[in-house]
Amino acid sequence: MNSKLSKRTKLLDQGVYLLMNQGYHATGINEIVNAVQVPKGSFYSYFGSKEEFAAESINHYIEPFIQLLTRHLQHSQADPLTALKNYYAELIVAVEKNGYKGGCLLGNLMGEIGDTSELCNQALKSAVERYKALQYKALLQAQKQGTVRNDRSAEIMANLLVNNWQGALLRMKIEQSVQPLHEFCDTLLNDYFVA
Amino acid sequence: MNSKLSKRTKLLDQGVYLLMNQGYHATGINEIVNAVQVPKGSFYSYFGSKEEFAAESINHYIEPFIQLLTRHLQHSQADPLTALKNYYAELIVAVEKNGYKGGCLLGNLMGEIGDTSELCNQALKSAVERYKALQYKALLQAQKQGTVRNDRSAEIMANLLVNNWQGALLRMKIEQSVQPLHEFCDTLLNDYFVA
DNA sequence: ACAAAATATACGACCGGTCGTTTATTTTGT
DNA sequence: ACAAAATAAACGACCGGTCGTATATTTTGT
Repeated sequence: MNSKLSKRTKLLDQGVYLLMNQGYHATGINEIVNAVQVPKGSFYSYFGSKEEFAAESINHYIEPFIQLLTRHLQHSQADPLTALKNYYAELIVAVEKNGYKGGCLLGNLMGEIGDTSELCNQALKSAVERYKALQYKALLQAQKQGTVRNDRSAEIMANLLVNNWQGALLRMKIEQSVQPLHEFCDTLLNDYFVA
Repeated sequence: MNSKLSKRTKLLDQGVYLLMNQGYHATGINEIVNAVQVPKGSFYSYFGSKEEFAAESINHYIEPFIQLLTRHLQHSQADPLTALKNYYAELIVAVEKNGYKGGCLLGNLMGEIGDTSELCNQALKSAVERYKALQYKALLQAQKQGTVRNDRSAEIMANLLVNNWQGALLRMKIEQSVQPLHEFCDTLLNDYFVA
């Protein structure tokens, strides 16, 4: 039966949702297991601790984003820069539907426990690195195509993308507006990066 | 006697320190009052609640930064752009001494409780706005002097500064390195902004 | 001026509740 | 019947916040 594995996945899904919207310390195991109708005792058969669970949630969270971005980059007939624009446009629409809630699990947990939980620190570093590497490759490819400027390294621009997006999400969160996210696109993807 | 007021200030000092390094939900009232040798009961004569205390801590936190930046902008004989560079260079040195710990209280609390605590949301918005306005004015002035490019609005560049700095601090936190902060200076202040 | 009464402040034990985790029991599969 | 997995109950610790009391200060009466 897949109910065991699916319960594990449900826990992670709910964990991602709650951890993103409430943070690590404000989210209790009870809240998670109650939401997905799993006995509290079972939680500790799936995960060794709350900290391990959070680290796994981080990986569980980033996967869909990596796949979505990969899809945009591969299955699109557009150049990589346009693919990046489309990807971020899709993200903004999604976040807008969500009522500007939560932001990014990676950013939130980086700020809250990024330097206090070794396990989560590792998971965060790995997730950010994978996510960044994907955008780095896209920028590098776009540079070769001539759609992105060549006089700045793709590495630096990838960092700009990642860091600015995180900052823009924080601004969105307190201002309850997607305006910072649109400005992010206009300033970087539609201006600074263009060849 | 100023012992009453100084105790209040000590509580806020300690609050800033603990809230920045551990976050809101991981920091208890007991931890704060024990650290500054103030009875727990007294805490609630100074502050109405933990939430109010955090909101006051936010204002208490940002003030020195605003004053330091103002000093750099006013008492410096350098142009505003150079003043900004000097200011951020000083910040980086300070953060390096601290062992990359904590990051920025504003950024951390924006991520953790920026959309769940109304009181803190207000305090965060106000603090960020004041801080941003200062840099906006500096950029505007630098534009008039011709040291900063005129074909991009100072508003957008100020947002870039604020947002990118927050993102860079998150990266610093998980990578335990000031490299993202230096890259921030090189990319924006020493490149994108220059006329 | 001074003792007594009234008021304000300081304080820590304590509240109900929740935390993350462990353990003992029940249920399940064979 | 029995080992293994699932689960409910219980654990001590700690949470934010309160409240009765002890101490200090001020006001009053003479």
